[in-house]
Amino acid sequence: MARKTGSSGEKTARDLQIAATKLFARHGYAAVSMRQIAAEVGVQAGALYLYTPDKQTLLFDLMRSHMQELLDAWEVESGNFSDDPKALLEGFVRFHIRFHLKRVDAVFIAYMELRNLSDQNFSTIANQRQAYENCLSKILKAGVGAGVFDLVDLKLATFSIIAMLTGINTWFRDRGRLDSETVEHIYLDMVMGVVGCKSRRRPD
Amino acid sequence: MARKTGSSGEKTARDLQIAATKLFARHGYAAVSMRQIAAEVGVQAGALYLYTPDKQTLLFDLMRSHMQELLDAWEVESGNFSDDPKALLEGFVRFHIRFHLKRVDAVFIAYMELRNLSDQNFSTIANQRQAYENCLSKILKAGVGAGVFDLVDLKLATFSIIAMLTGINTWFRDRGRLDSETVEHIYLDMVMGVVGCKSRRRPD
DNA sequence: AAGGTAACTGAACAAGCGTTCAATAGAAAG
DNA sequence: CTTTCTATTGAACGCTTGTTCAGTTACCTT
Repeated sequence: MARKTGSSGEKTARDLQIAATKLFARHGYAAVSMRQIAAEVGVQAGALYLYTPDKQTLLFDLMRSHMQELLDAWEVESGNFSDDPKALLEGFVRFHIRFHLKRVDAVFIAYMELRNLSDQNFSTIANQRQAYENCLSKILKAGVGAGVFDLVDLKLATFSIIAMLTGINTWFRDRGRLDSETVEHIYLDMVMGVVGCKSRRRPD
Repeated sequence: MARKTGSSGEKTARDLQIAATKLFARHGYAAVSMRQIAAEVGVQAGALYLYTPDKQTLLFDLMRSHMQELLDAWEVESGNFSDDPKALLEGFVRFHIRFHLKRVDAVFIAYMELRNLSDQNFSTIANQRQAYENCLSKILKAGVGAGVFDLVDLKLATFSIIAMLTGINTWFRDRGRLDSETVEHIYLDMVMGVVGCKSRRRPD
């Protein structure tokens, strides 16, 4: 049969992305077959090629749109803060944790499947990642300039902070020992330590 | 032909580990075939089964022996330090960086291929990883007890430090901007920040 | 009701997969 | 030189892979 009765017309394209994200995250790009993805969508394998030219492009589109959403979301969020570096850094840390905990699967893929991208696709994603790192670097640089942060090396601090924040995704579980608000609070404190922020512990 | 002329008798077993480590790290476990590994060793695919019962066990043995070497190496190294928490933490940080930069491929596999392990194999590796995390947690706990570290949450600090240190492996290159001694120095400073060490900046 | 169109199936393709094993080659032992 | 033994080959096994496509189904438009 074709086109499930009535309902929405643009469902399957999005369904494919959702199914692929789930399966790639769970088992890895190379370990998942187009037939498995098709089964998850509820369709035969051939039908997938109406929505993606091939498996590689499917992975690439997943990663690229995830990174783009991340960049766009920070673009919006960063407007909410004054240009006080400390407030900006707090905003970034909280944003990063919240955004990444909301999309565990896509984040996982974006970090683990880089080696399965073709050279050209890889460099696109690498550029997006660098753009995101630059968002943080800019904040840190401003803080150092204002004398409120104390950093030996800007680049390494950027890497460190992003690595420790993204690491949350590997252990955090909903309804675990800590809720995400508490996690934000604790990590904010540690990040302030990394950047050698003078007034580290907040007044409350 | 069989048994290449003279030379060493126990070569191929180790060669297999080396070849598999290299290829798994480069392309991922699922994306590498036994025939590719065999070609890297310089042998036909069937011959590999003289040295491993199957592909899954090959991966597992790689990961388990890597983790065991890590644990053993710290067991030895940690003897070199007094029980001053600050000295111990410095020792741990320097050890971690040095050890991990010497085995980029094995480290990469140990972090990326967990999902390709059978349930039982996974729990073995997970235990080893936890044992390593405990080494750091013990140091931090002692430091908090001695009043020299200031931490909101012990477990999260452990995760943070390990994540930021292991992150070095993703960007460090020999003959890059910084040599590994400098990297150790900078990360030590940032780690001292994370643990809220009172006398953060060292005298030199 | 008829015709058009977009969505989807199901079979097929060549290639590659992990793994097994009878046959063989080459060194060691007698 | 012959036998023994071990390491290795190379072909074969059944199965799965990504991808294509002629054919079919179900809806929309007229």
